Amino acid sequence: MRSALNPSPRPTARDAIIGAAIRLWSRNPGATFSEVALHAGVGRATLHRHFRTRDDLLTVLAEICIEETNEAVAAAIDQSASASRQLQRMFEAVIPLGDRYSFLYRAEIGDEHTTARYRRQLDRVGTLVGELKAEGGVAADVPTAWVVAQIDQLIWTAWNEVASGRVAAADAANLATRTLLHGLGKEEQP
Amino acid sequence: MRSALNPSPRPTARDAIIGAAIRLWSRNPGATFSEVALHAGVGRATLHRHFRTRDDLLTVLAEICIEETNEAVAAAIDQSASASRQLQRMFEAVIPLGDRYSFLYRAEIGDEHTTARYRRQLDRVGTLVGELKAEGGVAADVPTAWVVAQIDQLIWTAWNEVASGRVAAADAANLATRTLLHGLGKEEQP
DNA sequence: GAGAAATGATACATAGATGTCTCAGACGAT
DNA sequence: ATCGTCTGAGACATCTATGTATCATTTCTC
Repeated sequence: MRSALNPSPRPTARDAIIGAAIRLWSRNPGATFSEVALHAGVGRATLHRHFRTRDDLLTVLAEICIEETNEAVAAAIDQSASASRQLQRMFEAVIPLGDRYSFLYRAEIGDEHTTARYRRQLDRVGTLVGELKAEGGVAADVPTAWVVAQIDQLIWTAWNEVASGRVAAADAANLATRTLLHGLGKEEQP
Repeated sequence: MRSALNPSPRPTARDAIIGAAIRLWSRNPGATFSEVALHAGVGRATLHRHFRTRDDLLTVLAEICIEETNEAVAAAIDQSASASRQLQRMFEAVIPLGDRYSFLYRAEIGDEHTTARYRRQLDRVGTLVGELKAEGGVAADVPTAWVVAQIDQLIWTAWNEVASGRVAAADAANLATRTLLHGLGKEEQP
């Protein structure tokens, strides 16, 4: 029964679709709506009932990704810690999510609300970079935009290398932090 | 007249197509074949005469990109220079090309010959990384694959930031080298 | 068990891109 | 001027994904 307290009728189908879409599009971003339905074990009509268009589904996935990322970061970050420590923990929290959401990097999300949320996430990273600069972890003469772009790309690259087996998952966050703050040159690591 | 010495009959159409495709797909990677023809000032039929399928054109563009990149790097690199100097010059040579070929990062090239050439390019970067390690510019404990991935991404990110106006073109190569070798931390720059 | 809701299968309509083909005309070289 | 080549325009055939609608059946709730 559908009620105000339980607005989602049968979550299984919807969840199955979302799961299948993530798994499928991670491997093949061009996978068709029918394929998604097939892998979800659901008729194509049912898929359209839950997500009217392909863009709808994509947007929902992006929203989920943003929420999950926000939660992971919020849970990982300790406001009282140093900015560089927060950076490290952010990498630790976010890189494992690449497994599920990396395909969104390439996807084109039209929905304005969603892209705005994404921009806001980047803005928050910008704030962290500001703290890093204030703290001395990042040089003041480097454009903040550059640092933010690097962080974004490091997350993507890190996941990518982990996924292809070239870098151990456990090392990824450390490598990312090290790359950003100290570079890959030979020097004593703190 | 077509002869053995002058195998390309009327280069204008072909060149116009290539130019239009690069310009168009740089802004909109999903642009249609008809749009390419339109922007090239050429009938769609003519486009098909020069490049039978969409993939054909894409592959040719990728080949051109690889060749141009190779040439630019070859011209810029001085084998007798230090590896880190070569890295810097490679950045200087390649980042400006992003303007024209960045869309290929996202394109899916099916042609094996072309992807093999691309892999070979990355291998050459791997060799450079090896020299960097031997020279002490890059720490030996960092996976070479990670460094190569970083270099690849730095090129893309650098062009991206330049294109969006957030970073000055003149600074990009320096920033990239600095990011890779020394990180963005506050420390004396050599 | 009865009724409501959700589902699967299927058919249908459509839109868009792709690739092929033809034919008349423009252009270049000789 | 003429011949051969290249071109533009358009028609044509496909093909594929998408989105909609219908209906019998299943499944859940009460």
